[in-house]
Amino acid sequence: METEKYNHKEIEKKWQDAWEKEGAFHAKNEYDKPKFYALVEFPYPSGQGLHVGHPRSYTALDIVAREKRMQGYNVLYPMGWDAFGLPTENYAIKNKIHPRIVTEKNIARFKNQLQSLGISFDWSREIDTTDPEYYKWTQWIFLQMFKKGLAYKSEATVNWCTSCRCVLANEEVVGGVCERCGSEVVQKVKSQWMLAITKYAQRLIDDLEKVDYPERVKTQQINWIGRSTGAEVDFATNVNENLKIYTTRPDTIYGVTYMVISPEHPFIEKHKSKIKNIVDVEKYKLEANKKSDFQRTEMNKNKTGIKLEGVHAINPVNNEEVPIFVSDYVLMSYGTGAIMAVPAHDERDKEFAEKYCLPIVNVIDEDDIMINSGILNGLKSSDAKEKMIKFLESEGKGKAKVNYKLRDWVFSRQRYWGEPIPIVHCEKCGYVPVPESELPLKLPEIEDFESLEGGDSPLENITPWVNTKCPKCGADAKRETDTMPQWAGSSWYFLRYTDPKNKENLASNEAIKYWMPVDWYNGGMEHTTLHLLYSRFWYKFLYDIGIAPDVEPYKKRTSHGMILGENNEKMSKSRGNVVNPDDIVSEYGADTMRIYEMFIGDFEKPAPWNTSSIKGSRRFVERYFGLQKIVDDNKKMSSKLETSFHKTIKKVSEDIESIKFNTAVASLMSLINEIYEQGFITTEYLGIFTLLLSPFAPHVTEEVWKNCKLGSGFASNSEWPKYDEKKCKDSEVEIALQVCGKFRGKINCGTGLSKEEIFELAKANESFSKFIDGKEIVKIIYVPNRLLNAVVK
RNA sequence: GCCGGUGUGGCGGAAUGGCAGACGCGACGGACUCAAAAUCCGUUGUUGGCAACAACGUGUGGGUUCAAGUCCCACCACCGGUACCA
Repeated sequence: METEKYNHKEIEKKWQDAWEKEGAFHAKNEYDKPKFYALVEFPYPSGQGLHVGHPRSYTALDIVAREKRMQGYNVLYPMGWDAFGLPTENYAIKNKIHPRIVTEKNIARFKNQLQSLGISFDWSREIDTTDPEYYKWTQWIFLQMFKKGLAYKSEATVNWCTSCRCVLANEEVVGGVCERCGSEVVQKVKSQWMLAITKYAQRLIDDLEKVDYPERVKTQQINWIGRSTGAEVDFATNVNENLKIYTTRPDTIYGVTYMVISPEHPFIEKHKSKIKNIVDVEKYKLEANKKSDFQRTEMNKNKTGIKLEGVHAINPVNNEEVPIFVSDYVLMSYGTGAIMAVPAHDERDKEFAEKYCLPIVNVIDEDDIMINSGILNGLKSSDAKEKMIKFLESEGKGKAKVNYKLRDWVFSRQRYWGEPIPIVHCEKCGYVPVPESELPLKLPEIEDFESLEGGDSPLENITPWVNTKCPKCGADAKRETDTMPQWAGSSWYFLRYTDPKNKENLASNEAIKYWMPVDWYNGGMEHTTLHLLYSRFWYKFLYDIGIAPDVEPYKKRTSHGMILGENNEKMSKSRGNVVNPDDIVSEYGADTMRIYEMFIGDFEKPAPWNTSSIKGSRRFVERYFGLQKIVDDNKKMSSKLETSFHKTIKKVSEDIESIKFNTAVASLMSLINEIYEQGFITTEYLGIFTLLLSPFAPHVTEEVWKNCKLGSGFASNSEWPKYDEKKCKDSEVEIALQVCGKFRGKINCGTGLSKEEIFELAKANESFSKFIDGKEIVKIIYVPNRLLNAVVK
């Protein structure tokens, strides 16, 4: 009987309680020890409870944290709650319960579920973004940004979710619909708080060189920031105002045959008396405004526009007259809202020119050489770009310019369940920060959480809270009623873990200096342009004001793949393929669940769930538990098995470091197979196996550790096994024999034999020799300890 | 369209240019059992053959190499990101 049933419910609970009682996983404030800060994205405690996807990430970094702890590091592996947010608020509105109550309930459930998995979180450092003692510091950081001019209020066209009745950041609009609820997003002009993330655009690109992120994450961020280089050029007009355009291709300026301005461009309003067809133009403007972003993209192939009659521009390099069009294919929000159109070398301009029968002038030939281009003729287009910028600069008609697609971050939400923005609006003094001594500015207790009909925050109706005095001049004033977006609290939470109870500061200098940066941060790809970008931005700001010790918060970032349903589709209620982790833990145990999720496939790639495969992981755990029955210290372990042990220690250690948890588990499975082949194990080696398995299956290993008296204290806090490089080498090797690259048999022999010696042995092997007999040997290739290949004619 | 990624048995997946399919699931055969489950032993890429063995085989088509899943060129399919960003 090789497997051994064990009562996972009893064993797992027992050790979870024991660890918690002893504070086995508490990070120590001993700042002279080597530290390791492992971090996973803290969850939003939704009403659905934990998803099987959560433990994939948490277990992976738990393994890392546990291994580092066993290697002697002072490890910080914390957990908390990103608890502000819409679903809770919507649930609260629907069921007339305060969102705080809902949040508390959800947190309790999540915490329970996480604890049942045996993750070695330091629960003494638990944080909650909705706790006033926490959001005090979110508000404080906002005020520092306000003081540095990075938080500002602005009348802006914003994305408006028709269902959430709330503005969205660009990053929250996915394919023209709301990221959260999937409803239509329209454009609306509203006065909003903004954060000037664009001021950090270049640094957010440049500093990616300093961090160890997956390449795909770096590229995705770089693409999102969207840097482009070109020039701004002034085109004179017949109405006495220059039209400033942005182009990445100043080399093609001789090919300009018309210009386009966006429907929102102020030029129209300013010169409407000169525009002969102003009635039609305004009609076009109106139609363009009505379109949502979604509609604009849908119709993106079919360009529309209208010519401004009576006005024209002058090409600054050849003084030709250029007609001006209005079209919604030019966006007011990028560049200058106006372009020079070069239909010969731009797809969109070409499409428009063809539709409106505008001339197309070629200025670059097939060999990439400039033609019809005055001073640029004969140059390569890349050189022409440089030359034209210099020329325009010397003439005072333009200058080099860098642009970014990244927009400033819309930071206002018209909802209740978020951090109140700590600003007072005074008629006389304008926007005045709430004094830091009055933080946290708490959410008032209210009963109706629904946003107002016009889209204003429900806080608007709480007159006693809204009406206040100006902190500066004492006059009657009103509080800001917008709250912060969900991304606020998560933009700095990793700092709070370093010193979560601090009342004077967001965390002490010593704690921040010791623990930061996060050594290993794992999270989802979906946060690449949201949380990951936002938090890098905040950290850079905190560096600028002397709080963060360096410019990047996360040294190493990895991304887990999603766990899909059995049908290979994303798990969702509507698809009916959701697996509840509670059921798995209850039936198979946390250790099995953990091993299964690590073994399921490449950690970074998506993997479909398969309930019948879990049995294999459970069998493995039982086979491990059964080792207790075959302990025999009167026998000696074979040297082959000893070698396998050393190899496995090496492999598991390296695989954890390189995120290959699946092959780490596979190598432990192979090792246990070898142990059963031998038929017994010594106490010493059972100890080694137990320690190697401990990060993956912490409960059952703790139980065996104690049952077999493998060592003192917890296995979880014992020393990680070391391997001997010399003992990783087999004494006998198997060498593959090939003739002309085709496999023709194999031989076993000792290591370190020469090519000639191996060849002699090979010739004695019939299945090999029959392919070389009577043939001329051209070449012998020998790869030491692996393969011998005879090339014959 | 552009930018990433991925294509390997019935399935999840392994393979520093060096024996393709480790490890696991499933399936099949056997042992144990009155029987079943569990467990243990064996087989399991395809084709041909009683067999030893042979041929074929990592999305497709070429190429480099003694040797290609792995490197190069061209293409196809799927997934993710992004999209009138001038």
